[in-house]
Amino acid sequence: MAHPATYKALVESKSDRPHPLPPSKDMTQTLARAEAICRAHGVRLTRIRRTVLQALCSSPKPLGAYELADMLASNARRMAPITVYRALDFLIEQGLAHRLASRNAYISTVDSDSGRDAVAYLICESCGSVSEGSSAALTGALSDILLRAGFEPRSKVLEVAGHCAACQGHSQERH
Amino acid sequence: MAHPATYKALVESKSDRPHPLPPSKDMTQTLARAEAICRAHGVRLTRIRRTVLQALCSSPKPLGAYELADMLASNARRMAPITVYRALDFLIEQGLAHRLASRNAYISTVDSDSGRDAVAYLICESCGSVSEGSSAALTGALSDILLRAGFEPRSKVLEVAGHCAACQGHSQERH
DNA sequence: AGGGAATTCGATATGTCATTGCGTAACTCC
DNA sequence: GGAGTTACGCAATGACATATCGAATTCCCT
Repeated sequence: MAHPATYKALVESKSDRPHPLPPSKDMTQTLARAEAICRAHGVRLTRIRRTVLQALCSSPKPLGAYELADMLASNARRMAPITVYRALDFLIEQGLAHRLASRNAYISTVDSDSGRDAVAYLICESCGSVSEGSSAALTGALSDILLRAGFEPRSKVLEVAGHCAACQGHSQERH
Repeated sequence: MAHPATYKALVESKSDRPHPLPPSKDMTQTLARAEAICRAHGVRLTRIRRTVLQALCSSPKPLGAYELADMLASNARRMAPITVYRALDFLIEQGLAHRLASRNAYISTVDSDSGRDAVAYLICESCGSVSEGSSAALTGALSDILLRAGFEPRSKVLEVAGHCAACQGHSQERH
């Protein structure tokens, strides 16, 4: 009984062959939130989708689709790329994940706030970590530019690559 | 003698097999500027690089690397991808071209000003055109975020996809 | 001019990311 | 419990990018 009853319901489904990546402490909370969001949207957080989301949440750095497929593979059984992409598309549509266009990689956004502000993703090239930054000023400046150009935005990509505070000074970390 | 003598010197080199895409009016100016920039940087704008840049300048929309290879192909003779990518890398390093990460496509930036401001690229999903937008406010807001995060930026990706002023109302253009 | 170093380019292969098409299984709703 | 919708499996292919290695070109210096 490591987890409350609700957890079991969340993580296991009828046709479950067990998957790797046993969730950590607050993973439970995160998944619960994701589940709630999906329920609110009237869509289903299936086993595959949940597993992919869990992998994204567990990773300290963005993951590629094939990387996800590898991570979630269990004994000679690996997801087809299309399966991963479908799960990712779903998660992105529900606002649970985000695609980093400059990296072809994906991160969880379950735990990010961001409201309706434009969000800039800060990608550290040393440690691989990604943090988010936003401000009313940024949102305002951007929408001002769009307004002046008469441009109707659909999706925004704001990504900055560089070195995070913790990695300052390191010329370049090998990975 | 459709062009001044300087033009010949720019566009033709010793070992020139002629390439397609005869330059338009102000293309001459643009190429001259690119040439000047390269000279100032102490690097060479070779035939291949010039041809690729010319193609980018001539196109009203961003071009992919393979698209460029196709465009510049002459009778059953096509650039290898690596050749195009090398030219693109060069142009980008010299600030003559820009990669749109969200599109895997490339545009010329010879004719753009931008100074040292952060530049947002506005990509129209109807007509494919790309315009640039920048402001002191945007630059300030962004660097403010970076400063607060203690993040040392190396490259910035600011891209907005949507519909440009001319294409408002069109639900979706087929292409 | 001539020779050596550096840069640029050609050719082939391969790696990485993403999608298409089509058929089957599962779930939902009445 | 049957029809319609949604999700998944499978194989192939398309789209984008890089590795490697050797040949050709250009630069620079004497």
